[in-house]
Amino acid sequence: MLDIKFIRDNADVVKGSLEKRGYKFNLDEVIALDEERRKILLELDELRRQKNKANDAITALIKEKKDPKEKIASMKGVAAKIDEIEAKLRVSEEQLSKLLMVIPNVVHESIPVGDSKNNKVVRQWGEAKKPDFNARPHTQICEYLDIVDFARGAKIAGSNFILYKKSGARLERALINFMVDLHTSKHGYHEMWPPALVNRASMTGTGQLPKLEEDMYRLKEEDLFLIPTAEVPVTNIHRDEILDEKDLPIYYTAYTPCFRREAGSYGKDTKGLVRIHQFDKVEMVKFVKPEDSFDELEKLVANAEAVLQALGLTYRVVMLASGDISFAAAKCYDLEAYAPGLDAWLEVSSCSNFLDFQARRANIRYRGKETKKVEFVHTLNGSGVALARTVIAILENYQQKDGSVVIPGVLRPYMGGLDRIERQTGRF
RNA sequence: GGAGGCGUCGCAUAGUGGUUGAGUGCACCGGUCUUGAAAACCGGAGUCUGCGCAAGUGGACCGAAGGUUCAAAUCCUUCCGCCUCCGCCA
Repeated sequence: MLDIKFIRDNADVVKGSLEKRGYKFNLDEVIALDEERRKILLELDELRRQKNKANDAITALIKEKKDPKEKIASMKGVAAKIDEIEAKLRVSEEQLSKLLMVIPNVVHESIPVGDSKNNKVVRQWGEAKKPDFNARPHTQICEYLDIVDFARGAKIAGSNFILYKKSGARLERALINFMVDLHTSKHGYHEMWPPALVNRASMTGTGQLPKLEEDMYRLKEEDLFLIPTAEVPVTNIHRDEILDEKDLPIYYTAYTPCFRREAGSYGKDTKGLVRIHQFDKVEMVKFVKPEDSFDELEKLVANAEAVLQALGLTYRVVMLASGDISFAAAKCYDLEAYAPGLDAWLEVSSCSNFLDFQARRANIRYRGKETKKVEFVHTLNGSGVALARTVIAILENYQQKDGSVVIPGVLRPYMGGLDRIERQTGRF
Protein backbone atom coordinates (compact mmCIF):
# COMPACT_ATOMS: atom_id res chain seq x y z
CA MET A 1 0.00 0.00 0.00
CA LEU A 2 1.20 3.47 -0.75
CA ASP A 3 1.04 6.21 1.84
CA ILE A 4 -1.85 8.52 1.05
CA LYS A 5 0.32 11.48 2.08
CA PHE A 6 2.97 10.33 -0.38
CA ILE A 7 0.35 10.11 -3.11
CA ARG A 8 -0.95 13.55 -2.22
CA ASP A 9 2.53 15.12 -2.34
CA ASN A 10 3.90 13.09 -5.25
CA ALA A 11 0.95 12.55 -7.52
CA ASP A 12 3.18 12.90 -10.60
CA VAL A 13 5.56 10.19 -9.45
CA VAL A 14 2.72 7.78 -8.75
CA LYS A 15 1.01 8.54 -12.04
CA GLY A 16 4.31 8.05 -13.86
CA SER A 17 4.76 4.67 -12.21
CA LEU A 18 1.23 3.56 -13.09
CA GLU A 19 1.90 4.59 -16.65
CA LYS A 20 5.17 2.63 -16.76
CA ARG A 21 3.37 -0.44 -15.49
CA GLY A 22 0.71 0.00 -18.14
CA TYR A 23 -1.99 0.42 -15.49
CA LYS A 24 -5.20 2.22 -16.21
CA PHE A 25 -6.07 3.92 -12.97
CA ASN A 26 -7.67 7.22 -12.08
CA LEU A 27 -5.45 8.60 -9.36
CA ASP A 28 -7.26 11.91 -9.24
CA GLU A 29 -10.27 10.07 -7.90
CA VAL A 30 -8.16 8.92 -4.96
CA ILE A 31 -6.87 12.42 -4.31
CA ALA A 32 -10.39 13.86 -4.42
CA LEU A 33 -11.67 11.17 -2.07
CA ASP A 34 -8.88 11.90 0.36
CA GLU A 35 -9.70 15.59 0.31
CA GLU A 36 -13.33 14.86 1.03
CA ARG A 37 -12.35 12.48 3.82
CA ARG A 38 -10.23 15.11 5.52
CA LYS A 39 -13.03 17.64 5.31
CA ILE A 40 -15.44 15.25 7.01
CA LEU A 41 -12.84 14.42 9.64
CA LEU A 42 -12.33 18.08 10.44
CA GLU A 43 -16.03 18.60 10.98
CA LEU A 44 -16.30 15.45 13.05
CA ASP A 45 -13.36 16.28 15.29
CA GLU A 46 -14.83 19.67 16.06
CA LEU A 47 -18.15 18.12 17.09
CA ARG A 48 -16.41 15.54 19.20
CA ARG A 49 -14.43 18.28 20.88
CA GLN A 50 -17.72 19.98 21.81
CA LYS A 51 -19.07 16.70 23.08
CA ASN A 52 -16.01 16.05 25.25
CA LYS A 53 -16.20 19.56 26.70
CA ALA A 54 -19.88 19.17 27.50
CA ASN A 55 -19.28 15.79 29.11
CA ASP A 56 -16.65 17.33 31.38
CA ALA A 57 -19.18 20.02 32.29
CA ILE A 58 -21.84 17.42 33.08
CA THR A 59 -19.39 15.52 35.26
CA ALA A 60 -18.56 18.73 37.10
CA LEU A 61 -22.24 19.50 37.67
CA ILE A 62 -22.83 16.03 39.10
CA LYS A 63 -19.88 16.46 41.42
CA GLU A 64 -21.28 19.74 42.64
CA LYS A 65 -24.62 18.04 43.11
CA LYS A 66 -26.25 20.35 40.62
CA ASP A 67 -28.85 19.29 38.07
CA PRO A 68 -27.21 18.43 34.71
CA LYS A 69 -30.54 17.87 32.97
CA GLU A 70 -30.44 20.97 30.82
CA LYS A 71 -26.89 20.33 29.66
CA ILE A 72 -27.73 16.73 28.90
CA ALA A 73 -30.74 17.70 26.81
CA SER A 74 -28.64 20.09 24.74
CA MET A 75 -26.12 17.35 24.00
CA LYS A 76 -28.61 14.96 22.48
CA GLY A 77 -28.62 16.82 19.20
CA VAL A 78 -24.84 16.91 19.01
CA ALA A 79 -24.59 13.18 19.65
CA ALA A 80 -27.03 12.50 16.83
CA LYS A 81 -25.07 14.74 14.48
CA ILE A 82 -21.87 12.93 15.41
CA ASP A 83 -23.44 9.57 14.55
CA GLU A 84 -24.49 10.89 11.20
CA ILE A 85 -21.08 12.28 10.31
CA GLU A 86 -19.31 9.17 11.58
CA ALA A 87 -21.33 7.14 9.12
CA LYS A 88 -20.28 9.50 6.34
CA LEU A 89 -16.66 9.20 7.36
CA ARG A 90 -16.86 5.42 7.40
CA VAL A 91 -18.15 5.31 3.84
CA SER A 92 -15.50 7.74 2.70
CA GLU A 93 -12.69 5.79 4.38
CA GLU A 94 -13.90 2.50 2.98
CA GLN A 95 -13.97 3.85 -0.55
CA LEU A 96 -10.51 5.30 -0.16
CA SER A 97 -8.89 2.23 1.36
CA LYS A 98 -10.46 -0.01 -1.27
CA LEU A 99 -8.75 2.05 -3.94
CA LEU A 100 -5.47 2.27 -2.05
CA MET A 101 -5.38 -1.52 -1.82
CA VAL A 102 -5.32 -1.92 -5.59
CA ILE A 103 -2.66 0.67 -6.39
CA PRO A 104 0.59 -1.16 -7.20
CA ASN A 105 3.94 -0.16 -5.75
CA VAL A 106 5.92 2.65 -7.34
CA VAL A 107 8.52 1.10 -9.62
CA HIS A 108 12.14 2.01 -8.97
CA GLU A 109 13.84 4.41 -11.33
CA SER A 110 16.65 1.92 -12.09
CA ILE A 111 14.44 -0.60 -13.88
CA PRO A 112 13.77 -0.68 -17.61
CA VAL A 113 10.47 0.74 -18.84
CA GLY A 114 8.17 -1.38 -20.96
CA ASP A 115 6.74 -4.88 -21.11
CA SER A 116 8.56 -8.19 -20.71
CA LYS A 117 10.37 -7.70 -24.03
CA ASN A 118 12.29 -4.94 -22.26
CA ASN A 119 13.51 -7.15 -19.41
CA LYS A 120 17.25 -6.75 -19.19
CA VAL A 121 19.74 -9.58 -18.84
CA VAL A 122 22.20 -8.26 -16.27
CA ARG A 123 24.64 -11.15 -16.29
CA GLN A 124 24.99 -14.80 -17.17
CA TRP A 125 26.82 -17.58 -15.37
CA GLY A 126 27.94 -20.57 -17.39
CA GLU A 127 27.27 -21.41 -21.00
CA ALA A 128 23.98 -22.38 -22.57
CA LYS A 129 25.12 -25.45 -24.40
CA LYS A 130 23.46 -28.65 -25.47
CA PRO A 131 25.09 -32.03 -25.02
CA ASP A 132 26.77 -33.49 -28.10
CA PHE A 133 24.11 -36.19 -28.35
CA ASN A 134 20.41 -35.70 -28.90
CA ALA A 135 19.32 -33.95 -25.70
CA ARG A 136 15.93 -35.13 -24.44
CA PRO A 137 13.41 -33.00 -22.61
CA HIS A 138 12.88 -33.85 -18.93
CA THR A 139 9.49 -35.45 -19.61
CA GLN A 140 11.22 -38.22 -21.54
CA ILE A 141 13.99 -38.51 -18.98
CA CYS A 142 11.43 -38.83 -16.18
CA GLU A 143 9.57 -41.50 -18.06
CA TYR A 144 12.68 -43.46 -18.96
CA LEU A 145 14.06 -43.39 -15.42
CA ASP A 146 10.57 -43.81 -13.92
CA ILE A 147 11.08 -41.04 -11.37
CA VAL A 148 7.98 -38.90 -12.06
CA ASP A 149 4.51 -40.30 -12.72
CA PHE A 150 2.42 -37.70 -14.48
CA ALA A 151 -0.55 -39.96 -15.15
CA ARG A 152 -0.94 -41.09 -11.56
CA GLY A 153 -0.47 -37.54 -10.27
CA ALA A 154 -3.41 -36.61 -12.46
CA LYS A 155 -5.41 -39.60 -11.24
CA ILE A 156 -4.83 -38.74 -7.59
CA ALA A 157 -5.46 -35.01 -7.78
CA GLY A 158 -5.85 -33.68 -11.29
CA SER A 159 -3.83 -32.66 -14.30
CA ASN A 160 -0.60 -30.87 -13.52
CA PHE A 161 -0.28 -32.48 -10.13
CA ILE A 162 2.87 -34.51 -9.78
CA LEU A 163 3.77 -37.84 -8.23
CA TYR A 164 7.51 -38.08 -7.71
CA LYS A 165 8.79 -41.62 -7.40
CA LYS A 166 11.83 -43.28 -5.88
CA SER A 167 15.00 -41.39 -6.86
CA GLY A 168 12.80 -38.56 -8.14
CA ALA A 169 11.24 -38.15 -4.71
CA ARG A 170 14.64 -38.45 -3.10
CA LEU A 171 16.07 -35.80 -5.43
CA GLU A 172 13.30 -33.38 -4.48
CA ARG A 173 13.95 -33.92 -0.78
CA ALA A 174 17.72 -33.69 -1.27
CA LEU A 175 17.39 -30.33 -3.01
CA ILE A 176 15.22 -28.92 -0.24
CA ASN A 177 17.64 -29.98 2.46
CA PHE A 178 20.67 -28.82 0.52
CA MET A 179 19.21 -25.35 -0.06
CA VAL A 180 17.97 -24.77 3.48
CA ASP A 181 21.32 -25.93 4.85
CA LEU A 182 23.18 -23.61 2.50
CA HIS A 183 21.17 -20.53 3.50
CA THR A 184 21.32 -21.23 7.22
CA SER A 185 24.98 -22.23 7.38
CA LYS A 186 26.52 -19.89 4.79
CA HIS A 187 24.14 -16.96 4.32
CA GLY A 188 22.96 -16.16 7.83
CA TYR A 189 19.28 -17.08 7.56
CA HIS A 190 17.16 -18.49 10.36
CA GLU A 191 15.14 -21.54 9.43
CA MET A 192 11.35 -21.42 9.74
CA TRP A 193 8.60 -23.92 9.07
CA PRO A 194 5.35 -21.99 8.70
CA PRO A 195 1.73 -23.01 8.12
CA ALA A 196 0.85 -23.76 4.50
CA LEU A 197 -2.61 -22.31 5.04
CA VAL A 198 -3.01 -18.65 5.89
CA ASN A 199 -5.88 -16.33 6.67
CA ARG A 200 -7.17 -13.38 4.68
CA ALA A 201 -5.26 -10.82 6.73
CA SER A 202 -1.95 -12.48 5.88
CA MET A 203 -2.78 -12.66 2.18
CA THR A 204 -3.72 -8.99 2.22
CA GLY A 205 -0.58 -8.07 4.15
CA THR A 206 1.80 -9.28 1.46
CA GLY A 207 -0.38 -8.00 -1.39
CA GLN A 208 -1.83 -11.17 -2.95
CA LEU A 209 -5.28 -9.96 -1.92
CA PRO A 210 -7.53 -8.43 -2.98
CA LYS A 211 -6.28 -8.65 -6.59
CA LEU A 212 -5.32 -12.30 -7.00
CA GLU A 213 -8.04 -14.17 -5.16
CA GLU A 214 -8.99 -16.27 -8.19
CA ASP A 215 -5.37 -17.44 -8.58
CA MET A 216 -5.39 -19.19 -5.23
CA TYR A 217 -6.89 -22.27 -3.64
CA ARG A 218 -9.29 -21.27 -0.92
CA LEU A 219 -11.06 -23.17 1.85
CA LYS A 220 -14.51 -21.65 1.94
CA GLU A 221 -15.54 -22.97 5.35
CA GLU A 222 -12.60 -21.41 7.15
CA ASP A 223 -11.76 -18.61 4.72
CA LEU A 224 -8.20 -19.90 4.59
CA PHE A 225 -5.92 -19.96 1.56
CA LEU A 226 -3.25 -22.42 0.45
CA ILE A 227 -0.07 -20.40 0.21
CA PRO A 228 1.20 -19.60 -3.29
CA THR A 229 4.64 -18.95 -1.77
CA ALA A 230 6.32 -19.00 1.66
CA GLU A 231 6.64 -15.24 1.29
CA VAL A 232 3.13 -14.95 2.69
CA PRO A 233 3.39 -16.81 6.02
CA VAL A 234 7.01 -15.80 6.62
CA THR A 235 6.56 -12.08 5.97
CA ASN A 236 3.47 -12.14 8.17
CA ILE A 237 5.48 -13.52 11.08
CA HIS A 238 5.99 -9.91 12.11
CA ARG A 239 2.62 -8.48 11.09
CA ASP A 240 1.39 -5.87 13.58
CA GLU A 241 4.68 -5.82 15.41
CA ILE A 242 7.17 -3.13 16.32
CA LEU A 243 10.69 -4.52 15.98
CA ASP A 244 13.86 -3.23 17.57
CA GLU A 245 16.42 -1.58 15.31
CA LYS A 246 19.12 -3.70 16.92
CA ASP A 247 17.41 -6.86 15.66
CA LEU A 248 17.54 -5.72 12.03
CA PRO A 249 18.20 -7.01 9.49
CA ILE A 250 16.21 -10.21 10.07
CA TYR A 251 16.78 -13.06 7.59
CA TYR A 252 14.45 -16.05 7.42
CA THR A 253 14.47 -19.04 5.13
CA ALA A 254 11.70 -21.59 4.84
CA TYR A 255 10.80 -24.58 2.76
CA THR A 256 7.11 -24.86 1.89
CA PRO A 257 5.01 -26.43 -0.78
CA CYS A 258 3.40 -23.75 -2.97
CA PHE A 259 -0.06 -23.98 -4.46
CA ARG A 260 -1.28 -22.16 -7.55
CA ARG A 261 -4.48 -22.63 -9.45
CA GLU A 262 -2.91 -21.26 -12.62
CA ALA A 263 -6.39 -20.38 -13.79
CA GLY A 264 -6.28 -18.96 -17.26
CA SER A 265 -2.87 -20.38 -18.10
CA TYR A 266 -4.13 -23.61 -19.65
CA GLY A 267 -2.39 -24.48 -22.83
CA LYS A 268 0.76 -22.68 -21.72
CA ASP A 269 3.72 -24.72 -20.47
CA THR A 270 1.36 -27.53 -19.63
CA LYS A 271 3.83 -30.30 -20.40
CA GLY A 272 5.83 -31.86 -17.63
CA LEU A 273 7.17 -30.02 -14.62
CA VAL A 274 7.20 -26.46 -15.94
CA ARG A 275 3.88 -25.23 -14.60
CA ILE A 276 2.27 -27.37 -11.93
CA HIS A 277 -0.34 -26.69 -9.25
CA GLN A 278 1.80 -27.77 -6.33
CA PHE A 279 5.55 -27.29 -6.24
CA ASP A 280 8.24 -27.04 -3.63
CA LYS A 281 10.25 -23.95 -2.92
CA VAL A 282 12.80 -22.70 -0.45
CA GLU A 283 12.21 -19.03 0.17
CA MET A 284 14.32 -16.26 1.70
CA VAL A 285 12.64 -13.32 3.42
CA LYS A 286 14.28 -10.20 4.83
CA PHE A 287 13.18 -7.39 7.12
CA VAL A 288 15.62 -4.50 6.82
CA LYS A 289 16.11 -0.81 7.53
CA PRO A 290 14.90 1.38 4.66
CA GLU A 291 18.32 2.75 3.80
CA ASP A 292 19.71 -0.79 3.33
CA SER A 293 17.06 -2.38 1.18
CA PHE A 294 18.66 -2.02 -2.24
CA ASP A 295 21.99 -3.40 -1.00
CA GLU A 296 20.07 -6.21 0.64
CA LEU A 297 18.37 -6.98 -2.67
CA GLU A 298 21.75 -7.50 -4.37
CA LYS A 299 22.85 -9.80 -1.54
CA LEU A 300 19.59 -11.70 -1.78
CA VAL A 301 20.12 -12.31 -5.49
CA ALA A 302 23.66 -13.48 -4.77
CA ASN A 303 22.31 -15.95 -2.19
CA ALA A 304 19.94 -17.41 -4.78
CA GLU A 305 22.71 -17.52 -7.39
CA ALA A 306 24.88 -19.45 -4.96
CA VAL A 307 22.40 -22.33 -5.13
CA LEU A 308 22.52 -22.54 -8.91
CA GLN A 309 26.31 -22.21 -8.96
CA ALA A 310 26.68 -25.00 -6.42
CA LEU A 311 24.47 -27.16 -8.61
CA GLY A 312 26.54 -26.23 -11.63
CA LEU A 313 23.58 -24.90 -13.59
CA THR A 314 23.89 -22.25 -16.26
CA TYR A 315 21.68 -19.29 -15.49
CA ARG A 316 21.12 -15.65 -16.24
CA VAL A 317 19.99 -12.77 -14.04
CA VAL A 318 17.19 -10.71 -15.51
CA MET A 319 16.07 -7.31 -14.27
CA LEU A 320 12.33 -7.13 -14.84
CA ALA A 321 10.86 -4.22 -16.76
CA SER A 322 8.17 -1.99 -15.30
CA GLY A 323 5.36 -3.79 -17.11
CA ASP A 324 6.44 -7.25 -15.99
CA ILE A 325 7.14 -6.62 -12.32
CA SER A 326 4.70 -7.84 -9.69
CA PHE A 327 2.08 -5.69 -7.97
CA ALA A 328 3.93 -5.21 -4.67
CA ALA A 329 7.51 -5.00 -5.93
CA ALA A 330 9.52 -1.89 -6.71
CA LYS A 331 12.43 -3.79 -8.22
CA CYS A 332 12.82 -7.43 -9.10
CA TYR A 333 15.46 -9.78 -10.50
CA ASP A 334 14.52 -13.15 -11.95
CA LEU A 335 16.97 -16.00 -12.17
CA GLU A 336 16.53 -18.19 -15.21
CA ALA A 337 18.22 -21.58 -15.46
CA TYR A 338 19.03 -23.02 -18.86
CA ALA A 339 17.33 -26.28 -19.77
CA PRO A 340 18.93 -27.81 -22.89
CA GLY A 341 16.25 -30.43 -23.45
CA LEU A 342 13.58 -27.77 -23.79
CA ASP A 343 16.17 -25.31 -25.09
CA ALA A 344 14.60 -22.74 -22.77
CA TRP A 345 15.47 -20.42 -19.92
CA LEU A 346 13.26 -21.33 -16.95
CA GLU A 347 12.40 -18.89 -14.22
CA VAL A 348 13.56 -20.55 -11.00
CA SER A 349 13.82 -17.54 -8.72
CA SER A 350 12.34 -14.12 -8.31
CA CYS A 351 14.00 -11.69 -5.89
CA SER A 352 12.17 -8.49 -5.03
CA ASN A 353 12.46 -5.37 -2.96
CA PHE A 354 9.02 -4.23 -1.79
CA LEU A 355 10.27 -1.14 0.06
CA ASP A 356 7.66 -0.31 2.72
CA PHE A 357 4.73 -1.43 0.53
CA GLN A 358 4.13 -4.73 2.33
CA ALA A 359 5.23 -3.37 5.69
CA ARG A 360 2.56 -0.69 5.44
CA ARG A 361 -0.14 -3.22 4.58
CA ALA A 362 0.99 -5.69 7.23
CA ASN A 363 1.90 -2.98 9.74
CA ILE A 364 5.47 -4.12 10.32
CA ARG A 365 7.53 -1.40 11.93
CA TYR A 366 10.71 -0.85 13.93
CA ARG A 367 11.80 1.62 16.54
CA GLY A 368 14.98 3.56 15.74
CA LYS A 369 17.67 3.34 18.40
CA GLU A 370 18.74 6.97 18.04
CA THR A 371 15.59 8.55 16.72
CA LYS A 372 13.18 6.64 18.98
CA LYS A 373 10.78 6.99 16.09
CA VAL A 374 8.63 4.18 14.83
CA GLU A 375 9.05 3.57 11.10
CA PHE A 376 8.03 0.95 8.57
CA VAL A 377 10.68 -1.64 7.74
CA HIS A 378 11.46 -2.63 4.18
CA THR A 379 10.70 -6.22 3.20
CA LEU A 380 12.32 -8.37 0.53
CA ASN A 381 12.01 -11.91 -0.58
CA GLY A 382 13.48 -14.26 -3.11
CA SER A 383 13.24 -17.86 -4.10
CA GLY A 384 16.28 -19.77 -3.18
CA VAL A 385 15.21 -21.56 -5.35
CA ALA A 386 11.99 -23.00 -6.75
CA LEU A 387 11.92 -26.70 -7.43
CA ALA A 388 10.34 -28.57 -10.26
CA ARG A 389 11.95 -26.19 -12.73
CA THR A 390 15.33 -26.61 -11.06
CA VAL A 391 14.78 -30.36 -11.28
CA ILE A 392 14.13 -29.92 -15.00
CA ALA A 393 17.42 -28.06 -15.36
CA ILE A 394 19.32 -30.74 -13.43
CA LEU A 395 17.82 -33.62 -15.38
CA GLU A 396 18.35 -31.99 -18.75
CA ASN A 397 21.86 -30.72 -18.02
CA TYR A 398 23.17 -33.83 -16.32
CA GLN A 399 21.63 -36.38 -18.67
CA GLN A 400 24.06 -38.85 -20.19
CA LYS A 401 24.09 -40.49 -23.56
CA ASP A 402 23.01 -43.81 -21.98
CA GLY A 403 19.90 -42.15 -20.54
CA SER A 404 21.11 -41.97 -16.95
CA VAL A 405 21.43 -38.72 -15.01
CA VAL A 406 24.50 -37.83 -12.97
CA ILE A 407 23.78 -36.30 -9.56
CA PRO A 408 25.53 -32.96 -8.94
CA GLY A 409 28.27 -33.41 -6.34
CA VAL A 410 26.73 -31.19 -3.65
CA LEU A 411 23.57 -33.31 -3.64
CA ARG A 412 25.21 -36.70 -3.28
CA PRO A 413 25.48 -36.58 0.52
CA TYR A 414 21.73 -35.86 0.54
CA MET A 415 21.07 -38.79 -1.81
CA GLY A 416 22.69 -41.36 0.41
CA GLY A 417 25.84 -41.23 -1.68
CA LEU A 418 24.06 -41.96 -4.96
CA ASP A 419 26.00 -40.40 -7.84
CA ARG A 420 23.78 -41.33 -10.74
CA ILE A 421 20.12 -42.11 -11.38
CA GLU A 422 19.74 -45.08 -13.69
CA ARG A 423 16.76 -46.73 -15.31
CA GLN A 424 14.94 -48.93 -12.83
CA THR A 425 13.48 -52.15 -14.05
CA GLY A 426 10.55 -53.90 -12.40
CA ARG A 427 6.92 -53.13 -11.93
CA PHE A 428 7.16 -50.39 -9.28
C1' G B 1 -17.58 -31.05 18.58
C1' G B 2 -19.38 -29.96 24.14
C1' A B 3 -18.62 -26.99 28.89
C1' G B 4 -16.22 -23.06 31.31
C1' G B 5 -12.65 -18.97 31.70
C1' C B 6 -9.93 -14.91 29.61
C1' G B 7 -8.30 -10.83 25.99
C1' U B 8 -5.98 -3.35 29.18
C1' C B 9 0.03 0.99 26.75
C1' G B 10 7.11 -4.00 25.48
C1' C B 11 5.96 -7.82 29.67
C1' A B 12 2.96 -8.67 34.20
C1' U B 13 -1.17 -6.63 36.37
C1' A B 14 -5.16 -2.68 38.70
C1' G B 15 -9.42 -0.76 37.10
C1' U B 16 -17.48 -2.96 36.67
C1' G B 17 -20.86 3.79 33.75
C1' G B 18 -18.72 10.33 34.78
C1' U B 19 -11.66 14.48 37.42
C1' U B 20 -9.45 7.15 33.56
C1' G B 21 -5.94 7.91 27.82
C1' A B 22 -5.90 4.87 31.87
C1' G B 23 -2.81 3.40 38.22
C1' U B 24 1.19 -0.01 39.88
C1' G B 25 5.58 -3.36 39.20
C1' C B 26 9.36 -4.98 35.79
C1' A B 27 11.86 -3.55 31.49
C1' C B 28 13.33 1.22 28.84
C1' C B 29 15.50 6.50 28.44
C1' G B 30 17.59 10.98 31.08
C1' G B 31 19.51 12.89 35.77
C1' U B 32 21.46 12.80 41.11
C1' C B 33 24.84 9.92 43.97
C1' U B 34 29.64 6.90 42.70
C1' U B 35 36.64 6.44 40.64
C1' G B 36 33.29 3.29 37.51
C1' A B 37 29.11 0.20 38.02
C1' A B 38 25.11 -1.77 40.93
C1' A B 39 21.60 -0.20 44.44
C1' A B 40 18.80 3.94 45.95
C1' C B 41 16.40 8.43 44.72
C1' C B 42 14.32 12.19 41.08
C1' G B 43 12.30 12.81 36.34
C1' G B 44 10.64 11.11 31.31
C1' A B 45 8.41 8.17 27.96
C1' G B 46 2.46 4.69 23.84
C1' U B 47 0.37 4.36 18.74
C1' C B 48 -2.47 6.46 14.76
C1' U B 49 -4.44 10.84 12.83
C1' G B 50 -6.53 16.26 11.54
C1' C B 51 -5.29 21.51 11.26
C1' G B 52 -0.86 24.69 11.33
C1' C B 53 5.39 27.30 8.17
C1' A B 54 6.15 26.58 13.26
C1' A B 55 5.27 26.93 18.40
C1' G B 56 1.19 24.45 19.11
C1' U B 57 -3.67 22.60 19.20
C1' G B 58 -7.79 18.99 18.27
C1' G B 59 -9.55 13.82 17.55
C1' A B 60 -9.22 8.40 17.88
C1' C B 61 -7.30 3.96 20.08
C1' C B 62 -8.34 -0.95 26.57
C1' G B 63 -8.86 -8.14 20.80
C1' A B 64 -12.42 -6.52 16.27
C1' A B 65 -17.08 -4.68 14.61
C1' G B 66 -21.84 -2.95 15.88
C1' G B 67 -25.39 -1.21 19.83
C1' U B 68 -27.45 1.27 24.61
C1' U B 69 -26.35 6.28 26.99
C1' C B 70 -25.59 13.26 27.43
C1' A B 71 -21.24 9.95 28.83
C1' A B 72 -18.42 3.06 27.83
C1' A B 73 -12.12 -0.25 29.32
C1' U B 74 -16.61 -0.85 32.36
C1' C B 75 -23.48 -2.63 30.10
C1' C B 76 -25.64 -5.51 25.49
C1' U B 77 -24.93 -8.28 20.55
C1' U B 78 -21.90 -10.63 16.94
C1' C B 79 -17.18 -12.12 15.45
C1' C B 80 -11.89 -13.35 16.22
C1' G B 81 -7.98 -15.23 19.29
C1' C B 82 -5.97 -17.70 23.64
C1' C B 83 -6.34 -21.00 28.05
C1' U B 84 -8.58 -25.23 31.01
C1' C B 85 -11.56 -29.69 31.18
C1' C B 86 -14.30 -33.51 28.28
C1' G B 87 -14.84 -35.99 23.45
C1' C B 88 -12.34 -37.31 18.84
C1' C B 89 -7.69 -38.04 16.58
C1' A B 90 -2.04 -38.35 13.26
